[in-house]
Amino acid sequence: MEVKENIETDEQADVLGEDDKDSDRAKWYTQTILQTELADYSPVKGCMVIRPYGYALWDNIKNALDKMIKDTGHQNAYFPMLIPESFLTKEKEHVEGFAPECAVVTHGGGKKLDEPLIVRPTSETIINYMFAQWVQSWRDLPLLINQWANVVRWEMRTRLFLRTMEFLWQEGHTAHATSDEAEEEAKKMLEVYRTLSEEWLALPVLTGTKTDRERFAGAVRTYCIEALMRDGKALQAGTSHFLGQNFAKAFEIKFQSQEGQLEFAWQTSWGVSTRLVGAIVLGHGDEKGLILPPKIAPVQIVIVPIYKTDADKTTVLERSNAIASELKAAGIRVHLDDRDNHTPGFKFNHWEQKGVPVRLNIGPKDCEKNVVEIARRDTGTKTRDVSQSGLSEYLTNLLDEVQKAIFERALNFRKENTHTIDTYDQFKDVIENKHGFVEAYFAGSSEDEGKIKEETKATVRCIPFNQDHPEGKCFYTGKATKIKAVFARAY
RNA sequence: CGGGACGUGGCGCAGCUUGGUAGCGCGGUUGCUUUGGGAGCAAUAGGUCGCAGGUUCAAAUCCUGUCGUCCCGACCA
Repeated sequence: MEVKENIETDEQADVLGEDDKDSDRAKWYTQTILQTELADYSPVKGCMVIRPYGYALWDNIKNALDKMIKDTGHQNAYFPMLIPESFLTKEKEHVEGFAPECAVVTHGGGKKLDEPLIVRPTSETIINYMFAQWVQSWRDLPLLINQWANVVRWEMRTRLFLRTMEFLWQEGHTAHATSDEAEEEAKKMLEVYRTLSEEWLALPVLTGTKTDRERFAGAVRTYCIEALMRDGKALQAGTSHFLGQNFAKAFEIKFQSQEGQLEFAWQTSWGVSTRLVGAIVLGHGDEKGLILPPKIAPVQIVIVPIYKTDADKTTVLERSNAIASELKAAGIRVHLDDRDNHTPGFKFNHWEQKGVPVRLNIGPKDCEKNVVEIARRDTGTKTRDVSQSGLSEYLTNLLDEVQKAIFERALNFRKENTHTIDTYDQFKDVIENKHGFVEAYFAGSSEDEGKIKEETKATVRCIPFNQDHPEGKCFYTGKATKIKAVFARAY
């Protein structure tokens, strides 16, 4: 990896700089991911290889979320990747939404299959087919299932992590006795996603409802979390769907209620994917590379030893190892970079690009004084002469502080880049020149949304919850409404 | 799938216009000197120029096709 040269190539001092072109930002994104070894291109078009550093990041996200999913009463299970083609066609909207992007297996064992199998683009159909067999009585409900899986969607245009043909995700699927309970479930899981995003990924998100145009194919309502990236574009970071009885009717998930009636179950589904890794890259990164939130960073602390003589080397490495062990014992993910083929300066830059939240420099002078130097990735500040005693407590606190600081930074960024407008002219001006979120009274139809998208490339990201506005005038139609929507150009 | 750019040692690129048998920087290896912000010197290894056809005495270079990547558009987690 030739870091120096590439950093100099990517001279975007500010990722959101007014002079930056979209293509420069796109390049920054791709280059950063390749250089920091989060991922690599695969021999198959549109697919990617998630490298160990990227997978470690995903693993940490996954573990945090998995615990939350289990804590809210769900169980993990696994359903097959191959689904009979006929299953997909059972729900009308669903098939219309997904059929065009399905990979289809037509041959197996050297023979043409009687019925083609589709590679799951999502698992509603096969899971609900099974649910129908498992649900008989109200006592079988709620049925709360999650699966960690890969899915395939034949995308036209792909981008590392943000949109690949195959991606990893979790998909929750639940069945309930009542509409209210399913609604509550869908909203509860959206809250889980919000917690994951804000508390773990340090990315503030808007929560709200999708418009019909953006709704999941087959859902009654789609809720979402929407994040703002540092280039001013929005990213849908997760969705939670209230499916009503659409799939229950298609797959005959019926149960006998306490009153003895045969009723269709009410359902939800919800998912987040490896796209979250892309969200972290674009949501926190700067001109130096990644900035990873401590809670999910594969390496939280990197130790860079500094020495000249062999004697110094021995002393410094001994201290470094001792500190590394102490930090590890305190539950900190620490890495000692004891490579002797690189200078300290190289290592500083290397780990900064990789987004390690905190670096610890230790040299002969520090060893004499029993101190270390500590450098923060997010602010770039260095603190000298931090005592080696009580270091694990100091660093645990510092990591918490960094976690909060980068969340605050992202939150401030979002505030600064959320604009309120009243007219379509203002709308166009903000979308074109300022980027970010646009908040406005909106009472338009799906067709109006389509026209706005055509003219400005901006879409309704969500109708935020907590609408509490006096009546205003829709910026597009002029109609009176109390609803404000949030628009942006999105990934 | 349309428009544009690109594909040459591991990485970044030059060479192509005007065909003549491949070069630079970084990285790798070895040795010595270095090491508190991307080290220096020396030696050394590494490429049938994306792939397939064609033109030619001769193709990285010209022609056709194809595959892939990136950017821009239509579709989407």
